[in-house]
Parts: sequence; structure tokens; C-alpha cells
Amino acid sequence: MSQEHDDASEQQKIRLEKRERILAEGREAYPVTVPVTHSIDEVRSQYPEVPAGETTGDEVTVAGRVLFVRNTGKLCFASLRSGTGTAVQAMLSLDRVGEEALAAWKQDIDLGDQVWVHGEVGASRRGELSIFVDQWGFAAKSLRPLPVAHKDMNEETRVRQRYVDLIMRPEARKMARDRIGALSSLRSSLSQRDFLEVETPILQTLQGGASAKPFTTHMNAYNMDLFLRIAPELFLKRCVVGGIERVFEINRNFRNEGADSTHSPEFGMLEFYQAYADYRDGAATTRELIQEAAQAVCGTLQVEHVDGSIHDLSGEWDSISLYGSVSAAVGREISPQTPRAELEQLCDSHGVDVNPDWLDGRLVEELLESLVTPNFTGPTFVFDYPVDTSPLVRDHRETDGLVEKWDLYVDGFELATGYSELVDPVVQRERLVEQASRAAVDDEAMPLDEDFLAALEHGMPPSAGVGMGIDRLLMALTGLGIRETILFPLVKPL
RNA sequence: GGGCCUCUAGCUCAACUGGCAGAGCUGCGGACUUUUAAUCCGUAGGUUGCGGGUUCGAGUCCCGCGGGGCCUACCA
Repeated sequence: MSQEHDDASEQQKIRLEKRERILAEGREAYPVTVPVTHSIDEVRSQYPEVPAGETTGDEVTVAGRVLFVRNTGKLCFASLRSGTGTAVQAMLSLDRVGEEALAAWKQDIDLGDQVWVHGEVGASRRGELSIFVDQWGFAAKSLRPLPVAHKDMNEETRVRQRYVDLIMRPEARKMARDRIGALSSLRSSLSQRDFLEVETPILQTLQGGASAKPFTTHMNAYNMDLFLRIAPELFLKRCVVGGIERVFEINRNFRNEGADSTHSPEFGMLEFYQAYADYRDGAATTRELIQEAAQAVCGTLQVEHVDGSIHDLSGEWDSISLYGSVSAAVGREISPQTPRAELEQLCDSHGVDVNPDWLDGRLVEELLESLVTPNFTGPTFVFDYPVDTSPLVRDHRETDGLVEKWDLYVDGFELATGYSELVDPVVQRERLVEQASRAAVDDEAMPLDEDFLAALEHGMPPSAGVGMGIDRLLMALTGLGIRETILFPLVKPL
């Protein structure tokens, strides 16, 4: 007997013994193929209404996981479910399946087993679509008990054993499908607008495109450290320089920072760049992408969250300016030229803690987060940010000290951000040199990427750029936490 | 990083101020040819997250470690 066998719970040992016995009797617990003729969904759709107590004369073989059993003396019921969540009832009666197969069923079947059954399609006396079984076998014997179906598993178990979660909870299966539904909608929406999808490096020699702490790794062949990318921005801009004037990428970014209900160390990201467009065009496209994704996933723009609340994503969205909205909230006109002492005094009087290292613009953003964003009633674009927090964005065409950048807030978190991209290579160099000088003290600042600057020096057309968190899009569509939107989020080993 | 809470049977949860670790479902044995969380009879199942300590006695109190949650901090 193996160590594993010794450590198994009582219920696991019983299942292991059943497996041994099945194999010893020359039957198969894990056959290489199963004689399936129909999926459970096909049976359901081909026989939508069989009158109670009647049979059809048609025979099928279906396979599924046993999720409900009810045995009586000479008649056994089981609910078999397919991976799509569709179920059909199997009925094993003494007169159809015979004494031996009925006894074996009662002896060997546990909740969670995957089986195939052959028999006539009909309906039970209660009118439930059923297979009247005359032959059955295992597709795969399950060796572990499932959780009870009537109580929620705790969140940790759901995350650590997503396979069990997927078996037990329709919502978990729906999330897996919704996620890929949203991705597929984004790809098709962008493709319809003539955007080309590309793939750019995840292993990078320089961190760039955002300010965040990177994960580092080591490449043995070149004996050099590499970074997992924190953003694809600098590579996608190289694409625009090269003439891919509408380009996007959907891929994973990695940031070595805190994890909470809105942050995951690896997260899905869409970035798209559109030449001959500005940040307002990018905002409009972003709204359309999200609305089309909501329509594709939820079937409506009045999106219902898991808590039952309805969130209207339709129509135009609110659009405010950072300085305008903060000025209104504090009751005093502030601008990028407002002296720091005054900003600090405003933060102080509104209960916003100030870190002395923060730049002036950061103080205004803090005021926004604490005074303005909590009052948003729907998706809201916040326009025009201070230059000192945004080194890759073009200066505002009208107001000194601002850049053409927006953030999109949905449900209180940042869902997307967009720029009129900085394309003047000389200004970009100045900004990046300034950043690089801070890299010595700030491990999130970007080092100088000479190759990126060389690309810009070849001439990049005026462009809009947008980044949107995929996980956060799913959060906005469902109301779930980020770890529920990710099939297998990182968990610490036990 | 800081604070608070939490970890008990396969699952979901109990156990008053320290005093025999329990229930429901699941499982196992039995009855039942129309069940839907069936019903009825019987029954098994525990290193109370891990390691120390206090005590006649620890699930409960103390210390350390680990997992998880919330708040906070950090986060373009």
C-alpha cells in the first residue's frame, strides 16, 4: 500500500478500494475511449419535450459527471452533467440493465465519477428527460469526494482548487467563458476598426512603459538579468513607427507589488495605439470597446453584478477634468501653477495625508481620489493630468503644465488610461533622462531606453494610446474581485 | 510594512467563564421501481493549521511560525 494510500481519508480509501476492485474484475475505470454518440447538450436540444412517462425508441450513448444519485431497491437515478453545465438524468432499472449491472452501479458509483450510459431516450413519470439505461461504464473513476453541493465553499478553497470550483459552481464556469468572451469581443471590435494584433516581448532587457517594480529573472546563456515586462508600451510604439498605424496587443503584464482585490501580480492588459488620432479619439474607442464587450458577455449594457446591482454602461459617459473637478470639490480654483504650500494646506484641510516625496501633481491626484472619484455614479473619464507624473504623454495643446491624458474610472477603480502620445524625440529624451536620473533613488522610475528613443527619432505619427486592464474589465462586467476573474490566480503554497 | 480577525471530520459549521470534541450533509451497512438536498433503520469518521509553553486538565490562555480574510500603507 502506497504512502498516499495510507494518508488518504476514509472516503478516499473507500474510493481507491473501489478502483482496485473494478480493475481486478477486468472492468475499466479509466478507458482510453468511451462509445459516446451524443453530447448531453445534443440530447437536450434534440428532445426538448418528451411527454412524462413516455420513451422515444431512440438509443444514445452519453457521458458525463455524476452529480446527483438516488438509489432505490430496483431503480437508480443519477444526474449526469457535461462540461457546459447541461445535465440529463440516467435511470437504471432492474428490468432494463439487469441484476449484475444494477448491483455494480450501486456498489461502485460515487458522486463525482464520470460515466457513460447507453439506452433509450425518454422521460420519467415526473417528466424529466432521461436515458433509460441498458448498459453503462466508467469514463473516469473519481478518487476524491466533492464538497457538499448545498453550502458555498470558502473562497480560499475555490481559488486553490479551481477544478473543484468549476465542477461545483455554475458561476465559476460562467466566469471562464465570460473572460474569453470579453477577449474575443475586444479582438473582433479592434479588428473591425482595422487594428492589427501583435505580440511583443515579455522578457525584456529594460523595464519601461510604466512605473512599477518589475519581476526580475536571469538568462543563463547570456549571463544577464532580464525583466518581465510591466507594460508593452515602448514596443507597440516601435510598431507605430514602423508603419503599423493601428496596433494592439492583449497579453500579460507583471508587477512586483501588492496584491489586493483590484491588483494581481500578473494581469491581462490590452494596449492599443492609433496613428492620426488623439486622446479623445482613444476615449471614444475605449467606450465602444467596453460597450461591445458588455453586449457580448452580458447581452445588455445594463450590466448586473453578482450583488444584484445594475450598472448602466450605455450612451456617452461622464467626462470631467482633473483640475476642474478638484477645484470644484475644494471650492477654490487650482491649477498646475498653484503653489505647493497651498496644495499641502488643501490636502491637510481635507484629511489627505501627504508624503513629502510626492510631486505637486500627485497631491492633486490624491485630492481627486479622496474627494471626487467616490461620487462617480457611472463610468467617468477624468481628463488632463499634470506633466510630472506622466513622462510618455504629450503636453496639453492649451494648458501649460498639463498633458493629454485621461483615466477611466468604473465602479471606483481605474479601468483604462489613454494618452495623446508624446512623439517629439527630443522632448521624450529630456523626460526620460529626467526619469533615469531618479532611477537611482526610485526603483520604479524608467531607465533610459536608447533604442526606443532611436525609434522615435525615425518619426512617429501623432497617435492615441490606450491601456485597459482585462481583469478589471471582467470586474466591471460582473462585480467580482480580481481573483475571481482569474482562473488560477497566484496563491501561496500551503 | 502595520493593525484586527480567522484556521475544528470529506464539505459547511457548533463547543458558556479552561473540564469527556459535536451536528447536518457526505461516507459505510440495510429497506424501497419514479427520486430531485428523497424517506426510514443502523453505523463509521478527529494530530482542533504547525511547534513550543502555562495548567491536575488546553480547541479554548501565552509565545513563535505558516495559510487565509478585512482595514491600512504602497501602487501611472
